[in-house]
Amino acid sequence: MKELEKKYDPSAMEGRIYQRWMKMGYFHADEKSPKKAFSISMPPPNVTGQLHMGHALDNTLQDTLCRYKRMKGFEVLWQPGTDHAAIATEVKVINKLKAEGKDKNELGREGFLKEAWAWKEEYESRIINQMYKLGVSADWDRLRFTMDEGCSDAVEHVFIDLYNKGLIYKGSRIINWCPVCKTSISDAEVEHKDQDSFFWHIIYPVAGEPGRALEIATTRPETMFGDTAVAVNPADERYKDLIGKNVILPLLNKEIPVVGDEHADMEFGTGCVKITPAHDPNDFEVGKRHGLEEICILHDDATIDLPGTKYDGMDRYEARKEVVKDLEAGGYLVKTVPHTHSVGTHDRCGTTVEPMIKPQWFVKMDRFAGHCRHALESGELQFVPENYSKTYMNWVDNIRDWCISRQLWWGHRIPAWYCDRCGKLYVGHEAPAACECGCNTFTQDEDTLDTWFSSALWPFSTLGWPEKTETLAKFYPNDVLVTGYDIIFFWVIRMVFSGYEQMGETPFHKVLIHGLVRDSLGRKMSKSLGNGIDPLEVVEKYGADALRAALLTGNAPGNDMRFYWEKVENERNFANKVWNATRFIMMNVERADEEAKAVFENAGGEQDQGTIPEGLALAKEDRWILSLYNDLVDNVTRNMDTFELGVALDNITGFLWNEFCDWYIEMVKPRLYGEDHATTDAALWTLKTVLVGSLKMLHPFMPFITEEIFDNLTDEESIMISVYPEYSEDFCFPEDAAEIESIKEAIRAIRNLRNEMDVPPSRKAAVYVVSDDPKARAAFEATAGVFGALAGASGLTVQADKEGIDPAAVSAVTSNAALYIPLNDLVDVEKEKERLQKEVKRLEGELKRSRGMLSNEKFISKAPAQKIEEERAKLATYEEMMRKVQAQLASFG
RNA sequence: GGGGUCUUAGCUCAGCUGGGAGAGCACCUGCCUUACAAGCAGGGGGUCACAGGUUCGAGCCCUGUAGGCCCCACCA
Repeated sequence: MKELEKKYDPSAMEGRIYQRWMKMGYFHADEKSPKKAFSISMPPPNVTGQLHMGHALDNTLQDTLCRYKRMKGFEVLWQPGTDHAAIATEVKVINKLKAEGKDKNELGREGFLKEAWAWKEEYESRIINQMYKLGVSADWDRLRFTMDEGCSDAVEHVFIDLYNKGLIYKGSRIINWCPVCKTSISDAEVEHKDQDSFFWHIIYPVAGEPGRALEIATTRPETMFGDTAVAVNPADERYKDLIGKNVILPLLNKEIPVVGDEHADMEFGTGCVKITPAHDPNDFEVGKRHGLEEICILHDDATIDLPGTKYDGMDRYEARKEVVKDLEAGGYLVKTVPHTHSVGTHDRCGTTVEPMIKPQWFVKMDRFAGHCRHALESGELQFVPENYSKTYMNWVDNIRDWCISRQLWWGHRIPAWYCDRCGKLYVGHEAPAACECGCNTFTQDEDTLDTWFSSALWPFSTLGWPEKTETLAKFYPNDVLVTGYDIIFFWVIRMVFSGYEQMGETPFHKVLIHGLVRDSLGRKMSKSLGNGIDPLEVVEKYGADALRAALLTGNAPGNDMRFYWEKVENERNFANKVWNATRFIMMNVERADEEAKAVFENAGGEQDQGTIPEGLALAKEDRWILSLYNDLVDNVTRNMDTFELGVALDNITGFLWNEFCDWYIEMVKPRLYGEDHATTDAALWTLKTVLVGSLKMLHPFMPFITEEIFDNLTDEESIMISVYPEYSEDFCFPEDAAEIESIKEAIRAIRNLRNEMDVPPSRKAAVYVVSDDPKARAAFEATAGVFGALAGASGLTVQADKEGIDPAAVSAVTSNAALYIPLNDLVDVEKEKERLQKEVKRLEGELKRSRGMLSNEKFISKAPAQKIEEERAKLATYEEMMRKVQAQLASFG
């Protein structure tokens, strides 16, 4: 056995331990292993920056599950990787280039991609290094990147497959356009935000009917140049006669038709709507219904495209002001009404998106929505907590076709080819040898795919698909996906339908949802607020173990949590506690005799886990702590299996700190320090057995400190590959457990009494225990030795009645005994009476409650017999306690 | 407009299938007791948002009310 450093210093050990795990290959998953598989795909972090607290939480959850499953005997694959994050990365690289005085377009596609790859290399290694620091036990040998060869191959494969099935199509439809990023984006990437603006009421004169005009209300006057109709509701008596006639578009003096369409809401505004098919999704639909012309009046950067007019080249907002001014000057503006409405913004850059008609690639969603529905309904996919399946279904039910093409360079280029002569489209890994028209040169589609197109394939593209690899067979589908609720739509749904479409089954069975890590004020951590906390800063100050535990403790699945330094500090203190408890044990082994040392040596060993060595004479408190430990194994295992990691950790912490350290170690001290070494071996054996088992359960949460201690305490190779504890019948001692709980109750009563009577800790006092229950007396006698250190007793006298005890002694009553402490010089009779009165009052309350229940006929007739029995037993105890307190009170006169 | 979720001790949160309200921090009192002051012992503090209902019994189940948060949605 080695020696533990005096001081717990996480920074001194964590790096060293992680290196050893790596060297030993413990993280590696073997696809040939006969063991049952357990697999998780890591949500690939974007290569745009560094890890934040959300990543720390996400990875801690996964790491904890993986470590647990490994110890439980599974062949665990935790598949790591990173994501190319198309738009986010492209924007960052562009900005970096700008700072260096370079320009994306000057560099050209190839030159730009070179820069982007360099960026990726730098940030990926940075991110992975951060994960090392957190203790992430992913299989780094299998590290993947969404744009590496294999993943790219999978992407092309799926694109071509879906195209051939008719599930991908190219079309000119109205899409969301970001004028800053200059690319289309999907509906999911549009974030709606309320904005204060105005309703401009504008007059469109009716052609050929002087004096008559339609008043329309719009929030976007500048788009009127693209108006190709005005719509009224066909049932609207006010305007129905105008349907089919023309109105004059102000400023342009152009005639456009009045159409009847349900889209016009009679109740809303004036009931007349200007129709701009090229710049509004609703109008686009109206236009389709009525065969209207689509006039695009915006450039890609959202400046006005109206050659020959003064508006040409103006920014959209500048143009808006100008248009309003001109309408007013021309007498067309009726009024301007303040109005709040929601506008779509690009979630990456915040720019107000512009609906535009562009030729883009789309994925049809009807069939895939069916896959998603089936996954849930069949039970093949389950959310934890379950209520997130509603969020999921909410998305599935409202899903629309997915725009997957992006006008970016950083990403998977669409495998589509156009004949240079006739323009015919071919989809395939490569351009065909020759076109039908005889031409043999082709140009590849310039666009790349939405980032989420590749992430959607992550659970199988990382396992070698489309090849039928052993890895794929062993580890697909994944068992669990761990992710935040904020990307259920972006990612989870898309993985689900991709899994069913390509693999024929769900990509994972359980989705463990976690919330956001907020700051101490409950705000989202963000760069703009500057309130983010770097996980590595926490690791440096308090250690990865403390950070991990702080992120998991007291948090239920799916709930947001707040980050507090105090929480981390508390976990570090806990680690320190465990550290010192170990030091205590090791110090006492040193001074033990050879025989005890030998017993200790073998305690908690792999072979003997859950058994007690023959001939070992366990004391009552040993059996008590073994019982509690055994229950702990049961509880923790159940909570781990149901993903209640926070509860499991609380169970372990509570046990180690409040029972093992605060009670058991204190109880056992006399046996270790004392002259009588007869029971030292049993004490040492129990200490080690319980500690080692608890450390194993703690290891998934706090991997470093548990490994360090385990390494010093045992001869085994590593706690990471040790066997997880199991509930053992041999450790069941319910009677001893109950007896020690009574002893604890008595000790607490004495401590409380001494405190209330202001007895200084330095003053020891004799304690008399009176009980008419022989078994209780036996228990007190058996544990008499612990009352000195734990209750400041100078001696413990156990007897059946009050015979010989100073009548003026202060007293306390427990559920199975009365305790007396003669403190003649210190006793203040009035104070003592007051104290006893208080106790009487408390017991009166209990008696009232208990008697009330038991006198309720309905309770007696309907409640389970066991509950009734329990209640009767309680009543009896309280009655007995009351008698004793009353008697004591009476003795004071 | 639709959907979700929350309201428990001064603060942040647990509370599993309904059976006597918990933790951490903070606060008060006393302790440097030879594992640990990053500690030990003791203590105060809650009509579980409100109103009904189901039940022998409700923090937990049902309905409604008030307030908070989140997501979705094409209100021109």
